Amino acid sequence: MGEAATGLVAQLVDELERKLLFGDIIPGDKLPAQRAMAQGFGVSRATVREAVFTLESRGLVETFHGGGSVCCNLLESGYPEPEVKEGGGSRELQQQVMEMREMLEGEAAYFAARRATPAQREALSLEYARMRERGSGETTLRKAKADLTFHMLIAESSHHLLVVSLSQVLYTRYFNVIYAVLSRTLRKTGRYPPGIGAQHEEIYRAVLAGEAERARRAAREHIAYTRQQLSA
Amino acid sequence: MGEAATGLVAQLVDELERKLLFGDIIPGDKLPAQRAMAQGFGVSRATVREAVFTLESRGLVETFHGGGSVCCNLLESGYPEPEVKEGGGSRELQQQVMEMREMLEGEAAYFAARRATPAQREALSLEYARMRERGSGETTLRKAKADLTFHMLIAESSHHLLVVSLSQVLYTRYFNVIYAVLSRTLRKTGRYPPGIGAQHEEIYRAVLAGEAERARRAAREHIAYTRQQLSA
DNA sequence: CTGGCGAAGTGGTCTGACCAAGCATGGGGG
DNA sequence: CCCCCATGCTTGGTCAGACCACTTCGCCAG
Repeated sequence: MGEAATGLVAQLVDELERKLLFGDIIPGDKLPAQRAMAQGFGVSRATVREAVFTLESRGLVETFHGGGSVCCNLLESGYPEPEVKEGGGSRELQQQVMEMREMLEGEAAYFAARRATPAQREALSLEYARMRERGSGETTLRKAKADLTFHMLIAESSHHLLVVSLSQVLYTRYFNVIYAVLSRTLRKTGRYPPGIGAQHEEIYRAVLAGEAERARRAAREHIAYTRQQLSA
Repeated sequence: MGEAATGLVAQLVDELERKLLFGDIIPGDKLPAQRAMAQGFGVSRATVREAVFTLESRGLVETFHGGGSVCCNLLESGYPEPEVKEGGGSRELQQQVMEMREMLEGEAAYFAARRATPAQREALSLEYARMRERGSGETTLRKAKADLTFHMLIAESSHHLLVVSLSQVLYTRYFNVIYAVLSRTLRKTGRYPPGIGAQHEEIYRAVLAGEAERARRAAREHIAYTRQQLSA
């Protein structure tokens, strides 16, 4: 391992991560006690704690007060109940991400309505039809992904490098935040919010009709609606 | 913050995250020293360290040994490197940057009108007065910088981490483009466009008056006007 | 067998100290 | 006059030991 990890914590993290990934410690197993690890590795407990915390923030382990740290099952996360605490960020961040989406998707729709190529219009139609077809019977995760695919298609149709760039950054880097918002809404209302379908249709129609202002308004309203569910 | 965070670290994290997202600390700013925070919050430095580390693992801050912790720009990486030479890029890029500004500064003004602190309102007044005072007799470069300073002040007053992040990226990375637009306008009309002053005043007044919708409209119109000069 | 209780073990936090790396300042050399 | 670097202050990194809060588990009384 040619690693030249700088810092004791980083070295410890590498060491433990290897053990975890290599299966010396399998999901459900408990990690050694912090005091034991400190002595074993010849470092202070504070260092061990930071290392364990790093692993926790990466989702590799879970720590219980008085109960030790346990290796996680990596596939269990992302299940229907993602337990928003780590995955979704603070309420405030969720709010800000949605505000950003509101402005961004409004502009994306605006430009898409004016500049989408025939091929892009067709792709959008296809995606919209597919989205509409399956409707329910999908996991929240798949719904969120389908939703972002739809909006990303519109962003791409804007033929606006900066809009596309920002969309990519937002949709990938903050996917878990967006997902958490949708997930939270679903858990509260019990089902897919009734307005969403109609809103998607309105955006879709406006873009295809080439009515830019209407598309912008529709897109903004769509996000505003979702955002509103959040604060309610 | 109606949070019922369990654990001192979690409380501290919430507190700091709030400050970051709300813009009390904007990208590029340094966080207080760990010792200072420990004293300020009445906790030990170990607790502060864990909290800072949490923020770091969420990508909100970056920590440097001996150099403090700084608030990150959430959108910096992942954005295209423009490689804009002195010329100011293609007409198309100029157009797109200005379109981005139109959307961004509209939202920035909107939020600034609602959330600017008294200190920020005063700073904005000062900057506006200074801007107005010198008027002519400045180089184009200084004018462009003053213009961006004015708009950056508004962005900072939005207390919106994502808006600030995007503004920073746009204003620094695409400064040459923005400069080229202004430069081109000046060369064509021979002087500072007549509408600009009044537009700045309108934005300024709307923000200070706390009229969010009006501020958004004014900011959008301002950029739209400049953009129009471009294509004419 | 059951229920409660307490000891032992674990993570959470505090304190204070020292080490290491950045940074500002000022003096010396060019 | 300017540039460079030595040095001291500031900042984060690590350490050691202590105490508190929570969980676990086994012992003992009922």
